[in-house]
Amino acid sequence: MIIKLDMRSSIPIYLQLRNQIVMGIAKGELKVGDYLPTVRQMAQDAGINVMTVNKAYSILKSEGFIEIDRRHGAKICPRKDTSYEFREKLEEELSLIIAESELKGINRDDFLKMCKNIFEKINIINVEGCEA
Amino acid sequence: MIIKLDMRSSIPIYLQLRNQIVMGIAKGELKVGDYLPTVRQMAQDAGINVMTVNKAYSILKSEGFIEIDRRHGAKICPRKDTSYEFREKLEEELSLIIAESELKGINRDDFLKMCKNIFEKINIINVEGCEA
DNA sequence: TTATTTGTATTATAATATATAATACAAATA
DNA sequence: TATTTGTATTATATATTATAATACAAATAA
Repeated sequence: MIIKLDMRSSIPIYLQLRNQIVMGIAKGELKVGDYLPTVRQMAQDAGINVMTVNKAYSILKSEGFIEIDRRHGAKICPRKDTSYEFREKLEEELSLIIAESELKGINRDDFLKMCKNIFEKINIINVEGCEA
Repeated sequence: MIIKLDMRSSIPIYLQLRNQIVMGIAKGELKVGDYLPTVRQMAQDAGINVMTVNKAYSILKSEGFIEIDRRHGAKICPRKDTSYEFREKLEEELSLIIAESELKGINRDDFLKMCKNIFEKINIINVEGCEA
């Protein structure tokens, strides 16, 4: 998997890395059960520090996207989250993005079409949750 | 307009303030042509520093949500943005949020329904763009 | 056993971001 | 002229981000 980092972005490197891995899982480029490169390998490939990679992996673990096993490393293992808290947080994020879009001249139908396009583009394979 | 700030949030205060003002405009609580409280007033009301408010207002200005006029203060004046850059940035943000939702078990139909609900909730009045 | 590889913890350092405070300034205006 | 506006400046403090060099426990392969 190819990781693209923008060193001049205002988004921290560890977050860019985290985001790209999440996208990779959703797209099916990273499959359930696959292993991420070791923190040292990823750090070398991406030209960043080991602890920056570790921070990204730790977040992914705490968010339930991967499981970390000593010796074998980080395994793709996305867990569903049906909690009210998750839906609430999502709704808040979505509300802001919708407000911004609306004010910039993207109406309801445009926005929904955009979402549908993204679903088509992303959702090549329906990702199964991890039960390990 | 009531501003709620969470001092323990990981989201910077100036960003929370910026976000709430954007939401306020989209909801119609802040109408085109209205004036925001002065930076000093807002700082006092919210219990934060003047320069923190100034940072939020400056960002809103650079993003085209308000216009700032000496003496009269900050006027609500949302400008449309039909540029490719805006749509591209929006699509990137949306892609991430959709990827996360998908992995957490929220499918296409759930997501679209959620969006529609938010549009209904927010869009009491269709906000006219500012041409001043 | 020994050596190696894994993620992680620790310590140090540096740069940048965030937030506050006090003061001052130019522009507009009453 | 005095006041109010956003803003610039300077200083200070804390938090975040990123790097670097080590070291460690756990697992595993030799």
